Amino acid sequence: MKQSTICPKFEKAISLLSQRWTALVIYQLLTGPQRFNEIQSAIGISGKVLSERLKTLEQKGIVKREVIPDTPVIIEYSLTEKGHSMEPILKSIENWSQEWVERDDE
Amino acid sequence: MKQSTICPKFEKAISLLSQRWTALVIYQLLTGPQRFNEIQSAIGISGKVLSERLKTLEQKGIVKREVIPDTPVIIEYSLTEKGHSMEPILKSIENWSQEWVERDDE
DNA sequence: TACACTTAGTTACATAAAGTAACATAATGA
DNA sequence: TCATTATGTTACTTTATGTAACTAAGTGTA
Repeated sequence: MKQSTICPKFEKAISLLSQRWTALVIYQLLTGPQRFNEIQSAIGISGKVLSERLKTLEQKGIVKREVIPDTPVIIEYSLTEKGHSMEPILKSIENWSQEWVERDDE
Repeated sequence: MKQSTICPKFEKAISLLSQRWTALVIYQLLTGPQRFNEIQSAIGISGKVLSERLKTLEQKGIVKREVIPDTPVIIEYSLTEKGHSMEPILKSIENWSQEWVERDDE
């Protein structure tokens, strides 16, 4: 199993978005900068995985982590320009889901 | 970890697309109906997982499995209307990847 | 006829990813 | 002092995925 005829950039994008939680984290950050716990309780992800995802997304230039020295320190996550540029992807999924997903699709 | 303020239809769409290989299988079928082995070698997925994904997608009404009695029998997979309706999602990922993914994004 | 090959999978086993819960650390507030 | 909050991390369990071998039915070849 190795042959792939598919564009490597597309494959990278797909493998990023096929990672559980990644799309939801980005979707959540589209609503504005927020803190670790806010993201966690908004989407119901475990701290462990959220921490992993944020690191990956930061490292890929999609998310920015900012330390605000506001005693106690606030750590704020937000989307970079690259992150914001994914909005159309999330919107197209949202549109599709409204049109095609049933309440009882298992 | 339970609270989610996110639309359940959207969450279902996301959880489908966040499953490894699912988006790639649909993308591949956008190029036309094809057989098990064709999909397998086009995207480099294992037979086991492809078989699982096709069952899930069939059950969700996204993929159609057709037995063509052409001695030996041909089993052809294609997208339903619901499946085709996901094209804009895949295209938006494709567009984004062309604009934003670097050759060396790890 | 016997043997190898192809298609569409399935099974058994190994490895990797995710979930859960408890813990760490620093700061604050009562 | 003691409890609480924020941001994680660690250890352990469960689930998902990968790999390779195997099946069954039909076909082609010697």
